[in-house]
Amino acid sequence: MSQAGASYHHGDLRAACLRAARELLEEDGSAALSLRAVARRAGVSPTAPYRHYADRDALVSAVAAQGYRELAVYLAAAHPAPATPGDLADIAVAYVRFALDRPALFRVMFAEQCDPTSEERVAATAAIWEYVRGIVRDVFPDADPEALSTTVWALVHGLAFLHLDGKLDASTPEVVAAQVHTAVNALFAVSPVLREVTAPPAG
Amino acid sequence: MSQAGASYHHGDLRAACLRAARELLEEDGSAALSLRAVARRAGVSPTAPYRHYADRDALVSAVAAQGYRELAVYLAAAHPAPATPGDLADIAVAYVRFALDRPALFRVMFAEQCDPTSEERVAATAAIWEYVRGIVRDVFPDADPEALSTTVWALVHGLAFLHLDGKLDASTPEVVAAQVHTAVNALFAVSPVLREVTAPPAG
DNA sequence: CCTACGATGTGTACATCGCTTACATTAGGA
DNA sequence: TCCTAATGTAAGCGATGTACACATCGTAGG
Repeated sequence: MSQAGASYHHGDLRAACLRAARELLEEDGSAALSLRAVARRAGVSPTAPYRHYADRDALVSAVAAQGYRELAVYLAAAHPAPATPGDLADIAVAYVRFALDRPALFRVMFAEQCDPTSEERVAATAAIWEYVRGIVRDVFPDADPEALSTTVWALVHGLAFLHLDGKLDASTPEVVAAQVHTAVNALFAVSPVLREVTAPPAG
Repeated sequence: MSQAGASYHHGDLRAACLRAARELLEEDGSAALSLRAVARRAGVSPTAPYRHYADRDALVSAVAAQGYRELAVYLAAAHPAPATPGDLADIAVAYVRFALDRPALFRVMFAEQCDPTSEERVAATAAIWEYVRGIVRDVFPDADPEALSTTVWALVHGLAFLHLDGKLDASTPEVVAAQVHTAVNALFAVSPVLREVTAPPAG
């Protein structure tokens, strides 16, 4: 593409760095995202990216922000207008699938220790938060949206991470989907049991 | 301590490395855990730790395993014999508090990408898993222990991570505790609402 | 036309890192 | 007492993040 011209200047190195970073993450997710590797991939000198990103953190934050946006459309694609708990469960499955399909990207988004005040990041995560809250409000109009949104997001996020870390069985997508469904359904099913529990003295 | 002797051999460098690593994590959690820094802290040459840890991963895994064990006693201390959902919520709060008190250690335990087949790690996480399942079985004798354990652990784990990443308000311990309580209670409170939901066609 | 300038990429350099290989020191059993 | 294995040291390789000076290029003003 930009190889034919092969001019001194790249044209759009900023975007090229992002693309290169994503490619590297997908090719070898276990390797740390290195600024030099990104530069190599973009066919540019090791320090060129510094013209567009203040430091490695800035690049990582940009990648993460892009990941958030992709996650949003991914979830929206899973169900355009969720209205029932079952729809919500489908979206939960999509969330976990997203994490397992792009483990490296997901780790960059949530596990990487980086500037939490990055404007792009804050905006992107706020968007996800709003999205979740909107769904919860639609599905459970009578519940406290704040509390339930937090609960749902945390549950799904925790499932994603435990799967990612191999703490749960993630052998096949079907197994994972079933597990997520079960967990989310369990969230909606324990309450009746509660009535039976009369705090039996343990010990 | 071992400075007075100052002999060529350290005595117990293995343990000293672990201790040094923990100190470094607590002093500057944002910095990556470096093997050389650990060696410096232990007052030893940069390559000495390699006699006791095959590579950086092994050190990290050892630190993580120690963290798992500490988490277990921390949770047990929060409530020795949990029997009610309220007790379980207290333990959930303790879990999140543990994460926020030792953010760097918690990240090493769960966010760091390292050998998931480390024997020590596997054993330690299995122990936590058993612990959670035991509590769930005691508190909800009639529920499916597998599913509900997964749900509870994922919920609490997700809460911890979202707090750690600044995605939720973690300004004061009280706020966090209240939020965790609310979320966990929400887990037990949505079911009645469910009966009202009859899948209204969203449009 | 051409020239100076700002934006962008290059080259060099330095400190740090993980890790390997070869060597030094010491403790403890034969 | 001496030998051996365990343990720590020294030196070095390749890679990384980042700072600095320099090269190149599109472009606006003369």
